[in-house]
Amino acid sequence: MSSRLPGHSDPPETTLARIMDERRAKARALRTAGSDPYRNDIGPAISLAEVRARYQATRPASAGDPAAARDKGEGIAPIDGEVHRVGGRAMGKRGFGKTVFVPLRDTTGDLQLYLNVDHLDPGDFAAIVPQLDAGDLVVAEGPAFWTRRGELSILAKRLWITTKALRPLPDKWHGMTDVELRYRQRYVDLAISPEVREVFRRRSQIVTGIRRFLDARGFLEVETPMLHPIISGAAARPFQTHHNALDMDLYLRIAPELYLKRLVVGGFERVYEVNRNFRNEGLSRKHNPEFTMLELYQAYATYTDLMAMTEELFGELAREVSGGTRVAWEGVALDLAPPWRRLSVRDAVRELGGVAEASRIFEDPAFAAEAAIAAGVPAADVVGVLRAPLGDQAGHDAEAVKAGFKDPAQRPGVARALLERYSDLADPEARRIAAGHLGYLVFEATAEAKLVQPTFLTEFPLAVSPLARRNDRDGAFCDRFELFISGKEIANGFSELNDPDDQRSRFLAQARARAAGAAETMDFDEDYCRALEVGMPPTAGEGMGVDRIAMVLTDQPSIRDVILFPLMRPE
RNA sequence: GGGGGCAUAGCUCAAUGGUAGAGCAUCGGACUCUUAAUCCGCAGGCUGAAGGUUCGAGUCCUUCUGCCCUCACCA
Repeated sequence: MSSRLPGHSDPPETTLARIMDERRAKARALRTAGSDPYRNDIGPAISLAEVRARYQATRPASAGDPAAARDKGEGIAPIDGEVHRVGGRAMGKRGFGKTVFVPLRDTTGDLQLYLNVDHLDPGDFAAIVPQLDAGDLVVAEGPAFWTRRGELSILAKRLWITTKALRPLPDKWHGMTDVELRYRQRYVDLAISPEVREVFRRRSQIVTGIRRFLDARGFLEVETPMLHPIISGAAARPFQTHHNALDMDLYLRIAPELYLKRLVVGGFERVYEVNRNFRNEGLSRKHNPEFTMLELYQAYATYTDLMAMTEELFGELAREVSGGTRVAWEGVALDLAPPWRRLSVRDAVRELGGVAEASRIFEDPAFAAEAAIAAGVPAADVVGVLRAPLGDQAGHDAEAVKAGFKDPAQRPGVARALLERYSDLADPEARRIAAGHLGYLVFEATAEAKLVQPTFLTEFPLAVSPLARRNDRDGAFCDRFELFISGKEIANGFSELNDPDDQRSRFLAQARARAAGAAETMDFDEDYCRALEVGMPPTAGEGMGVDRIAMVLTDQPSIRDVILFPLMRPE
């Protein structure tokens, strides 16, 4: 506490401490003059943008031509008799002795104050103006006029400092360029950078637009638990926490999915939730440990219905937020106008991954294992997939086969040997499911980053989709899509699995995969199976990464640029 | 976790191994239409932290801390 008292917050010899001491002295001077430097008895009566809008049409023809204005000998002429009380942050202070200009900024925009000894209340001019610094929050009252240079200004009659700022603003020309400081001190970043405010204003528009879009289609917004007793709804590592009174370990949710589908069982046939998910994983330009996800579920719909609705939603958001469906991200032109390309995982591997025998990858696990290694998938992952059906009966021999995979000539033999060892893969369906899983790894390694224009990836292998409905024609695949834009996964949707017994077997497969060493798997959710036994209507569901949508629609390179306070290590 | 880069005044940046500087901001002065105002002047530093090499380190070496990029991880 004592270290936060005036004069003790920083070593007194630094420039910053001196500036802060000077500003504290100015606050004291204001108090001495009877003006509270942290007053709350006055505020603006009109926004800066409203003032600007009101007088836009009155701009004189001579404005902007100071020489002409001087020749005519014009004095200061208020545009009309109306007095406006405006307020905002003083972004600077340009003094000319008996005249001072103060550019103000509020939520809506900028407007300049003109403080002049002949017009401002003499007491205010003597007591307030000398104590005013850039960064202070200010209210002023007076009529509007046009300066000779054509700048709309408030000819201040009265002036108040409503909040005395103790810290100086960053360099007025360069601003705050250190990204670390921008993230850590977002309040400063926002205060001085209109373009940063604009990004977050547009992010807010996106969230509002999503709600309006879904509300208009009969969806009900709900809130489901963030504290989960088990890991459910996605394959990801969770944050762990503990409830003291119940002495119960809990996880922060990695996805709301299974709760939302319980609501569909309960009869809410169209529900959605926009809220945070938490995943205890690495950070990158595309990943923040807490991120905002939209999840929606619609009964009596299929994944193809949701693809169409997603196109429609994006079109609406792009028009509202980006001014159209043609946007640029990192200098690359993106065309968001529907319809978007539909591409199966298999065809993506063939066309974008350059794998001629893509079909065989999804049939033959030995061939798929070879292709995965050739594509650069770690041997441990390949072994993990082949071993997954066996659970903890399997040996942990990834290292042993790694060497064998290094030599391309030995790969087919090593792959076959693995298959023989894991004899459960003799079952034809198990073989296809393993091949599908490996094929998906090949997709990720070779094709994913090349999906720049909006593309719906379809026909996902069952093994990587534990909650999706099995395809009616080919049980090794499921009725699922993912939306990719700029190489980023933006959305993931599927026709939901509502066969309780099939769901049980999928959960068991997850448990076996975990026993075999997989790090990110779902827990068996017995209550969810019970819900499915009560009966969930045929339903399609989808999750969308709101942060990533914001990145695309505001042309921001990092997820941290669309999250107000991204996770940082302590200073 | 691996690799690469960055860290100097409040802010933005300089400084071959040889006395740490500039612009802006601050402070003092001049100035009644400026808008990166202008002009004059004064201040402001444990060079992220700790070790080491050297006659001498902002600079070279080691370790640590933080941030960025990249890879790994990651529906």
